[in-house]
Amino acid sequence: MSTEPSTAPTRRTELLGIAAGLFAERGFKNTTVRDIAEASGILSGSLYHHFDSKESMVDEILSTFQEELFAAYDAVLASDDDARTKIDRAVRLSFEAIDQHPHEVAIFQNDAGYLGGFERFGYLAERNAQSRGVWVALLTEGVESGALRDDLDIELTYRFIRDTVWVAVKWYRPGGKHSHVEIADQYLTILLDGISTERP
Amino acid sequence: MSTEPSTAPTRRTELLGIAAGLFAERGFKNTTVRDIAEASGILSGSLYHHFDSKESMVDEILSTFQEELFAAYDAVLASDDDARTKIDRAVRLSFEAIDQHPHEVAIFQNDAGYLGGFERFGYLAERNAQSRGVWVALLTEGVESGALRDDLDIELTYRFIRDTVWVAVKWYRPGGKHSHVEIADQYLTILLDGISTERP
DNA sequence: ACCTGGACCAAACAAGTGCTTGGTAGGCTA
DNA sequence: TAGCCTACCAAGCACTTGTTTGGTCCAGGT
Repeated sequence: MSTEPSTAPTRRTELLGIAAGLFAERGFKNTTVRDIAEASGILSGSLYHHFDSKESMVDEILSTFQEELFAAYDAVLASDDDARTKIDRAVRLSFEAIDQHPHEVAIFQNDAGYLGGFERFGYLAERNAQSRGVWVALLTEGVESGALRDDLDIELTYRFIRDTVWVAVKWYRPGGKHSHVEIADQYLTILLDGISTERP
Repeated sequence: MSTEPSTAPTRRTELLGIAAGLFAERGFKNTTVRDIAEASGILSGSLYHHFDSKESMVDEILSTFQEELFAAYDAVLASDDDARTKIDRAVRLSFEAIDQHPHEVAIFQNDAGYLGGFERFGYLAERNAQSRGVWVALLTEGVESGALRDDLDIELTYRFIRDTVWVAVKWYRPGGKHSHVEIADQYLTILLDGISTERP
């Protein structure tokens, strides 16, 4: 007995945080291990005392975050709220994730394509499919329950929602003009009821 | 007199097209001059017979495209259509640009942040501001004319539209399941009237 | 006093990067 | 035939990249 190994803010996690910030800002490929080391006040070689490789750093950053995120999605999906409420919750959940984990979201958004090319990051594609599954289920439930229009193309609608929500990480700044709750409010208003004053 | 220098499909333009495809697929930084050369069937050094640098290639690709695109936006803005029609046209225009210049849009979408750091690409930020100006003008006109709800946050609405429209380049494939016209139809329906069956 | 383990340094390596140089083959024109 | 121009090759340079190696410093336990 001695150190509880779980929540200790170790040097390792500290370095991971610094790396996440740089990866998010400049992109994975465009961030060098020397950049990370300099931002941490050490030399590049010293990073390899903590991590196997640059890849393993992003790996740990992304997989940890995704685990948390998808647990939250699953909770929404499994709840007994009505369809409209579930969609509401899922949207708010996403903007909240951007608020609380902007670096992780940005990395996934910007570098998933590149990283997905490596075997090691195969889970990124799986998570993408999982996300699609959640949204398609929610939207289908919405249409079948009569809450959503039946002339919607579910696949396209899913893509529109996903794009709008996650790309917000590129301009949203925690502590900025709009809170993530206000942003979610506005988007849900537009998504559900449109920007027009009258329906055709 | 001899060759008309304008529309001739020179080797130079051919190489630019190949480079654009690679930049769009892998990102600017992640595409090497040797990649471009190999895809063109020549050696990397030979590229420098046609271009000053790798940077000047993207420069030419992006600036040419943007000139064309913003001329089209200006035409919409200057027309005497009503606000709703202008927004309709601007959205369709954007999806059409994705259809006809997917590489250029993808490069701008993925690498504008990185490239914007160089003086040479200062016009990218200017173009961004210009785009914002167009959309804010259209939305403001829409609200003032009574065509759009007056509880909209213009700035947020602009961002939502911009994000949804341009990020579509990541999944849209010319000749795929949905034409760019169908996609524009669906998005305009959702944007203007929402996905819900009933207004609150 | 000894030693163990964590955190780091100093220096280098091989591979890859954008780009330069000097040259060549072949078509076109004068 | 001579000259020129376009398009390219072959080889290399200077630099950056991720990573490795062997060593140092030092706090904490025994």
